[in-house]
Parts: sequence; C-alpha cells; structure tokens
Amino acid sequence: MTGYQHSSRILVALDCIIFGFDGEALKLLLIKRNFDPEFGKWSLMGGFLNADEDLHDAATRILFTLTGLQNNYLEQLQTFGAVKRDPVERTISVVYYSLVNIDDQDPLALKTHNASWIDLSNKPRLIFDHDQMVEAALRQLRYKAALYPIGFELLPEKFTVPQLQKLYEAIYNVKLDRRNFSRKIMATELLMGTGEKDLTSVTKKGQLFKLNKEKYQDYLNGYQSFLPEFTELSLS
Amino acid sequence: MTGYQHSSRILVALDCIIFGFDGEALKLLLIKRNFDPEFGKWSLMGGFLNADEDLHDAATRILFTLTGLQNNYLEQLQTFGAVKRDPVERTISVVYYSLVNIDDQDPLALKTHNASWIDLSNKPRLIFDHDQMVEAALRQLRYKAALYPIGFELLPEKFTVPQLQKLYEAIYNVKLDRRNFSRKIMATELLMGTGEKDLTSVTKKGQLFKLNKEKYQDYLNGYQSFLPEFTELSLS
DNA sequence: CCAAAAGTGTTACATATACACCCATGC
DNA sequence: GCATGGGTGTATATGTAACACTTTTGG
Repeated sequence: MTGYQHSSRILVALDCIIFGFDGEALKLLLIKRNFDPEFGKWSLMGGFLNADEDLHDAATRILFTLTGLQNNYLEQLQTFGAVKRDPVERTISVVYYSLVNIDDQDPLALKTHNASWIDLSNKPRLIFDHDQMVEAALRQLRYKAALYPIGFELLPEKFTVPQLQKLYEAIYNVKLDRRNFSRKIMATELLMGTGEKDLTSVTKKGQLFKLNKEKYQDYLNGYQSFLPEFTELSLS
Repeated sequence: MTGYQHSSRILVALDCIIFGFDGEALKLLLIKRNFDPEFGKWSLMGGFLNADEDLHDAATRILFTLTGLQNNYLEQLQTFGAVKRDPVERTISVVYYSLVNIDDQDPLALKTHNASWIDLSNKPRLIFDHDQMVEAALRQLRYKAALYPIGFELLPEKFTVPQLQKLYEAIYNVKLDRRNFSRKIMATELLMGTGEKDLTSVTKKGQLFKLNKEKYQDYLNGYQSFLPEFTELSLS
C-alpha cells in the first residue's frame, strides 16, 4: 500500500505572528503584500508546508525568511480550517507565534518582503482570518507569559528592571506598581546583575541585568510558576 | 486562477482524545483497531478531513461517529506534523480533545468501533505519536480546568460536591481538603441546590447540585478566573 | 533647585492552608 | 454503638496590593 485510498489531500499553509517590543509598545511584524492574492493589503507572514518538511521546520523556515533569525521562541498556536477561509483554494493554516528581539533582525529581508513593525494598537485590518489569528496569539502570549518567563525573549540581552516592567505593562495593558514588580522579579532569581548601568536612560541610574539561563530553564520546565497573579489578566 | 500553483497537497487527519470520569478515575476512550494500518493495536479515534468540511465540523463528526454524542465540549489542541509520523503516507494530524459524560454515550457505536474506556493510569502504548497527543491533552485539560470550570462537562447533570472533588483529584492527581474545596466551590456560586439527595451514596446524605448555566457562561467568557491556585498544578 | 527616574521599606488585606467538631445513616 | 461519609467553622501563613521616602542625574 502506498497511501490511504480515501479522502482528499489539502493545501497546508503556515502563518506566523511575530511579536516585538520597542521599549514602549508591543509590536507586530506585518506584511504589506507585494504579491497576489490580496495585493496591497496587510497580512501575516506565511507560506506553504512542503511534503518532505516537518511542520515546525516549515515555521522556522518562514520566520527565517522574513527576519533572518533562527533559534527564536516559536510556538504553535492553533490551526484554522474553515472551508472558505482562503477564497483562492481550500487551505488550512497552522498558525505559529514567535517572540523576537526587535533589534536583531535583518533589515534587508524586511525590506524585500515589504514588512514593517506595527504597534498592536494601530494594527490595520488583515486579510482572511488573520485578525482572529492575532487575537488568539495575544491571548496565548498573555497566558503563557503569566506562567513562564518568556517575556525575556522580547528584550535585548541586557536590560533594566523598569524596561522589563514596561514590557509586562504592554503585554497586559495595565499599570504596575514599580516597587512590587521589582520585588517580585528579584524574588524569582532570574536576573543576574552585570555591574553596568543603562546610559541611554535619562538619569543613567538603571542597573543592567542579564537573564540567569539556568533558572530560566527551570521555570520553562515548570517546576514553579512565574507570576501566578497575572493569570487573571490573561482572561480579558 | 483556480488554485495556488506551487506546493503540495497533503493528507489532513484528525485525532480525538476523549476524556471521561467514572466517579473515581479519569478515563480515555480508546480504540482497539479492527482495521489497517496497525491492526490490533490501540489508538485514538481519528479520521480524515474532507475537502468541503470545516475543520471543527470534522472533529464533531468523528466524535459523533464514535460516541453518538453531539454538543459536547470539544476543543482543538495542537497539530502534529512530523514528516514520518504516519508511516503509510505523509499526514498531518489536527488533534482535538473532548470532555464527555461517560453515561451518555451510545454503547452500540462503541462496540462497532471496538472502543473502550481505559483508566488513564492503565493506558496502553498507542500507535504513531498518539501517546504524545494524550500527554499534551492532559496538560491542556489541567491548565484549562484551573481557569475555567469545564470539569462539569465530565459529570452527570446532577452531582454532589464530593463527586466534584473526586473529579478534580483525578484530574490533578492530588488529595484535596474536603472543607476548603467545598467552601471554594460554593463561593463561585456555580452550583444550584436541587433539594434532592444522592441516594446511591452510603449515607444518602450528599446533596445533589445542578450547574448554574448563567454563571457558568460568565466564567467561560472569562470575567473571572475559576480556581487560580490550581494553575500551579498544571505545570507538573 | 527642581523634575524625573530608579532603588528600598512597611503595612494592610485577601486568599490559601491546616486543622476540629458535629450530624445523619446503615449495619 | 460505631464506622463512614458529609456538612460547617476558625486560626495561621503566605502572598498580593497599597502606599512613602531617599538618591542620583540633567537641566
């Protein structure tokens, strides 16, 4: 037997929600399409699954093509499969989301694909069901960032506590108390001081920290939860 | 244009993890395969996506075929897409999990498909990557049941608080304090007394409750979290 | 000297946990 | 009477939330 006899083969697409953070707002990397279909409209970065390619590898490839980045945080989100979601041909789309350091990408690749970083609050209407995809990704990011310290994936290697706080404020769209936040983050032992100070800030007083990779792995492996109180915020 | 020119069409399967609860243990509805491939081995219930069928509809159809049930809790989990996951032909599988009341199903449909309810703790080795699928489903169930009161989907319409407690003990594999559990559940206002008592229990003292459907919807819509302290348990 | 950013300390409140007692039923 | 299962109450600990003060730097 060389294959299943019944049933139809279907086109499998992948779409990628790419989150970034510029120090103030949460951003999305979006494409102003310079190709058909839906030429000229905004969409997520996407592509098709090849027959000889693992699903996750395909997502990695698509992310690499657009950003020049590999080894980023990349997680499968959900698969969208309404019959008419793509008017050209019946296509199901496996959606991934990724967290990247906005400073690390390849500007040429972005230019080639006509991609730009857009504030989440200014997101244009996207094609097909891409708006729903973004909505689902944001929900997942909020949930995940409450239980696991994945927010660091959006920051440069060295960062200050107030920068980290701004990131969480952007993710959950809330204002946080500086003192409580600092105390809780320090209690996680996830940060290692570098001795350096952040000279770009106004007062040059911010201490730069690095992530403690070992502790980080412990948290990712789930021996303990990260910021349980944020789970409530994931529900909104 | 009638379709995308490039890229290959791929077979899309669906597999379904069906959870039940018999009052003591969490159970899975599994198939002892009376068909090829992997005749005689255990697997999840599955099927293929038709070209003219929404993905979620296909999952509903497969669940219905096996259990005779519709309108159950059914949620997409994840898509498995390793190239060699199915040795017969390259197939990606979109996995759903479902919560059913174990008393409600159609015994004939079960018999036809050679299906039986198996304690999660006695799960046999399953074909392909189905073991991983079950593992992921259990993790998702634990997380979800901590934030949303979906556990009720596994119980009959009327149930006692101790029964509900046993369910949560089975899901999280822990022992809970009777008094604290009762107080917390009552505080949610999710339960409505029926006035009846559970005459099957030894002391006939257990009060039977029904779910307050409106409150239930509120929780599902996420205006408040359900049992935040359980999120910690989801991580193990 | 003042404004803005960053670092640290204290208190009150809510929530989770641990534990003790009483009641009803069947045997 | 007593074992079992089911219902209710209270003290403690832990963690979250609310709030005040000090220091440094640039203008």
